[in-house]
Amino acid sequence: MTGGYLKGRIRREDILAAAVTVYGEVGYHGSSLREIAKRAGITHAGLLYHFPNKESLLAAVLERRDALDAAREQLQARPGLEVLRRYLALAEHNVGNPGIVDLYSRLAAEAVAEDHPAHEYFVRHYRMARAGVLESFRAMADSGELREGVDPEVAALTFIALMDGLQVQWLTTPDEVDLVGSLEFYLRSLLTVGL
Amino acid sequence: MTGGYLKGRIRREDILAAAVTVYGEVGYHGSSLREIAKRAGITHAGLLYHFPNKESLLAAVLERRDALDAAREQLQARPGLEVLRRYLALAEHNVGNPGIVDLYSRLAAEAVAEDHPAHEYFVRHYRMARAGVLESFRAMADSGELREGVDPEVAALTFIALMDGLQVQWLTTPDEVDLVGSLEFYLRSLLTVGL
DNA sequence: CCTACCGATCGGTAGG
DNA sequence: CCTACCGATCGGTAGG
Repeated sequence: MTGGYLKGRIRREDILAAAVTVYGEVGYHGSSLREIAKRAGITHAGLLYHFPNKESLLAAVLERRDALDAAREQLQARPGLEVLRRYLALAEHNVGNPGIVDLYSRLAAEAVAEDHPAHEYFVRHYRMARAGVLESFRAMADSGELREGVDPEVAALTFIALMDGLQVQWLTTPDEVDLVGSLEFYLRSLLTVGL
Repeated sequence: MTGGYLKGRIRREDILAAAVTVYGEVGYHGSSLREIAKRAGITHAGLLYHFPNKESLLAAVLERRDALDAAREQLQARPGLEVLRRYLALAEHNVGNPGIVDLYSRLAAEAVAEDHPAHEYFVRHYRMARAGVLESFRAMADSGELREGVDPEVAALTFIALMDGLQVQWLTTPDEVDLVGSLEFYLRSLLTVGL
């Protein structure tokens, strides 16, 4: 028999995809292994064969999300305008994938609790996001692309916060929120150059 | 026997306060009537004597929050700078009451789902918040207090979104986020007048 | 407001 | 990867 490993990897992918959907719908705490397993076409005991417990499945989902984001948008570009452009591209991609936004918003709110299994992940996630954007704003300040009086530190924090806040409002009332346009508006108000 | 009604009202208050705490900690779906009841000093069946089911308790919590906010901050002031100042005061108040911020952030993320019992509440809540701030930005645009090129519509949406996004990040890493200062920074970037 | 109970569902394990 | 099971917990009701 060949392909045993391949089959295992495919099955794991099915489970992860189902978990992403369910987490987005009902959050991590609201999810059940039985529901996720059913959507992946196995029993919940079968799921536990691939992931030893509920938390390990969440960890795998978060790891995969980071890997996919990094590969697609390359948010680690050279600091500067290009990094901000890639965040806009990420927002644009998200508009076509509300499920991903759902997942992220729900988990971020849950993970505020210090004993939530994803808490440390989001602490790191926010720190890295702020640091990356901060570097870019600093570089742009040095080259005169940042409006006078704009503190790069605060600009970085508010940019990330605005993205998150817009996403929740967009999910709640999709027809009344222009996700990408609002971010562009904000960036233009900070910069001396166009996007 | 006198005071029976008073006692009932006090007991209801105890239950509502306990519910606010628990919703903030674990969200609505993650909460249990037994846990809320225990903190209020009764059994879960006793709780159901005051609130017929789980959803009615949530509805009462949301009603009370609106009533308290309206009474304290009077966010319905005459459109203009004063309204924005009261939002800053609300943010300041929230910094001293993380439990309230917890409750709001958790429920807002959960209620993105259309079948969540608080969904309609948040649709209304966002619409009203945006409309109130929009009116103020429009009034300020008429009197030259809004920077040129700033669309009042987008400014209103982004201001509310920024508040929400900052709250989640502040709850996650309290020492690394200046909630009030960041909002002031943003408002200053939109206005021609000081706060 | 409580005791006592209901059916349903949960995460996880045993054993194959 | 499944069947079968465990103890725990859930929202809600009956009956007082």
